[in-house]
Amino acid sequence: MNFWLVKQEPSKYSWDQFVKDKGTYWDGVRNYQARNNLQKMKKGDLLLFYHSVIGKDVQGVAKVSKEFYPDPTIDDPRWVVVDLKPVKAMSVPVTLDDIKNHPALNDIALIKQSRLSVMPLSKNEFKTILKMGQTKVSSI
DNA sequence: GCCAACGTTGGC
DNA sequence: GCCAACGTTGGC
Repeated sequence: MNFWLVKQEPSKYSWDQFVKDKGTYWDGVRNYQARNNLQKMKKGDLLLFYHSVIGKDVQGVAKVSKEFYPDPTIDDPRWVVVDLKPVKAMSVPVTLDDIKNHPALNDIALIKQSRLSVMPLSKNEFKTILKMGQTKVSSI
């Protein structure tokens, strides 16, 4: 299993909306590195849902429910989406400051590449953030 | 709201 | 193929 972090501005698509929708296709990625990460996602992989700009915190855990396919919102075969479903909300949102201040998360892509919107996490990074959020996920 | 960082575009 | 110009992202 692989672990990922996806970013979204809550004013565009929030975690609450995602939960209300019971899932979505993750569209709008227009960056090759982020696109490549989408293509590497396997069904069942777990993701952290991060709010950028407003809040700047990890809101919850999602999973990949369908692997990549062409982005239905654009007529351009270069771009793809995956389907995501909510797993559970964080008991406590984990803020960017929390992440920056945690020694085990010094090398996280969220800090190193602040503009990347879809990034891989190591299992350890994923578990560390879950623990900080006082949240448990049964499948890991 | 500003601006640094960074990705993309297009002229040469 | 280089690089200046430009647009976007996202932290502050």
